[in-house]
Amino acid sequence: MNKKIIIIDTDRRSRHLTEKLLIKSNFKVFTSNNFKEGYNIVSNIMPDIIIIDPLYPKKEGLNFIKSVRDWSHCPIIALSQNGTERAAVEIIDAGADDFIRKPYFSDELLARVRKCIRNTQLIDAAKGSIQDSHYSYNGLLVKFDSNSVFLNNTRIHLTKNEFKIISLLCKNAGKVLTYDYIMKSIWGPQTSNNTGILRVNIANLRKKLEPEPQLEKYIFTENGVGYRVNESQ
Amino acid sequence: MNKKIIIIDTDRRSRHLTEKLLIKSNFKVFTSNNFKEGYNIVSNIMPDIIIIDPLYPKKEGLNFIKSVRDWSHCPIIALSQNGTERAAVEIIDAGADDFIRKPYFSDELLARVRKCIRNTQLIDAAKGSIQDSHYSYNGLLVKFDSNSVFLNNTRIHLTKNEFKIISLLCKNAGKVLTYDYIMKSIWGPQTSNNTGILRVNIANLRKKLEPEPQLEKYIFTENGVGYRVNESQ
DNA sequence: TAATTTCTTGACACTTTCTTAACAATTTTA
DNA sequence: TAAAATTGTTAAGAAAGTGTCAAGAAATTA
Repeated sequence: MNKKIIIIDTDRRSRHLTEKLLIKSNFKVFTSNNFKEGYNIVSNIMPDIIIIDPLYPKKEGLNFIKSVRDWSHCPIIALSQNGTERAAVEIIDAGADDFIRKPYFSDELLARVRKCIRNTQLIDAAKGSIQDSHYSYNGLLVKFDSNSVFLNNTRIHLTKNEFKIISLLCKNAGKVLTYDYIMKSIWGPQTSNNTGILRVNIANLRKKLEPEPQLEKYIFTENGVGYRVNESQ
Repeated sequence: MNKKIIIIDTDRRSRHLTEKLLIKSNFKVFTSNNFKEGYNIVSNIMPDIIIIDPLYPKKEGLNFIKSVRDWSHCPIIALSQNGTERAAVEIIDAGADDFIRKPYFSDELLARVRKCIRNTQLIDAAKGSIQDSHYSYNGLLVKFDSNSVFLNNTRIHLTKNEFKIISLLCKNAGKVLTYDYIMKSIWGPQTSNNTGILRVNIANLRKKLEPEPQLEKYIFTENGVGYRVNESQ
């Protein structure tokens, strides 16, 4: 599975240059020319790396980095023409993993990207989460990579958020995930603490996955705490 | 506790410059002017960060990095005057976490050091999170982080407060926790001193965990004092 | 642009949990 | 041993939490 990278850069030429380089290196590349859209894409696709020019306008770029850092450890590489010491310090302290001055060397950028991937793998290994590619329990099969869910070998259509929620639960099978944790993971860190929308999503998931009441249960409610699925078989 | 940094650089002036900077920033600094000695120091003191100029002689510096990487994830920051793309790629691919060109900006170096420390902490946290700490005694298993309780491998459903109480007892296994202490821990410091509600909760817990009277006891009453569980096995 | 799907919100019914009080059982004290 | 204090048990109403539905907003697709 190719790694997903998103490039967020207001400068069209620079964006395209980086995009070409990464496509040639077999990454699945997404791009955006503004922070707001970029943030939305990030929270949707959960990229493996973020490459961003946080310069124009700088303040917003720094805020972007901080916002992402609130809820994700996804590596962030900052590119910028403003090579001042001050800029570098601000960007790195905001939470970026690396800061590279423009114009950059192609191969060096790629090496630094590789380094970030190494790092992520290190963290995953430390977690012990030899990230399974799928979850399976009594007829329910969730394939994380291909965004697909099967019930007794029949494909079930889930909406984007439904899939995110079931994936999150399945990736933490056996653990009770708190409402707050789920909410923040799906809707970002500054979501309201009204769990109504989560309840609706769980209800819809259950309708799709547990059509016959009392037949098979996949999603369990731990009252006052959160939701849970059984460990994968 | 101050972080330990080792600086390995054959160039005396450069070494001293970096040393001064880091001492001023409250690191515990070690230095060496050659890779062999540096390697010995590293394996002895287990520094938190390694700063190295792998340039002279280049090949050896790369080997140093690779050797350390064989057995340690200690962050390595490479400094060098040879700012070529080729050098950068070789150094980073050898296993360095960062590559900074000389002459460097002091504050930027410090920011990158901070970033490395953040990273280490992240990995440590990940390592810790997998060790879902738990209490286990004669068939009773309490997993603190995943909000789960098992009795002879069967999941037992507890309410939020029941789980809080049993967790508190298990985290202090062997010790008698006073009624007052438990009350304040669960219901906050300004709760009434009527222990009725605690007694009800303990009774409910016992019903769930000790269904057969006289069969197995988990929660012990120390009359006049409080409750206790046996030490974890 | 219209049609369709998905998202989000609020209202409300239903379920679970919390809390209190009364009383029974046990332990401690005198 | 009897009285007093402490602890355990039960039941019921109150409070809080959860599931469900429907309608409009927003996003996506045709």
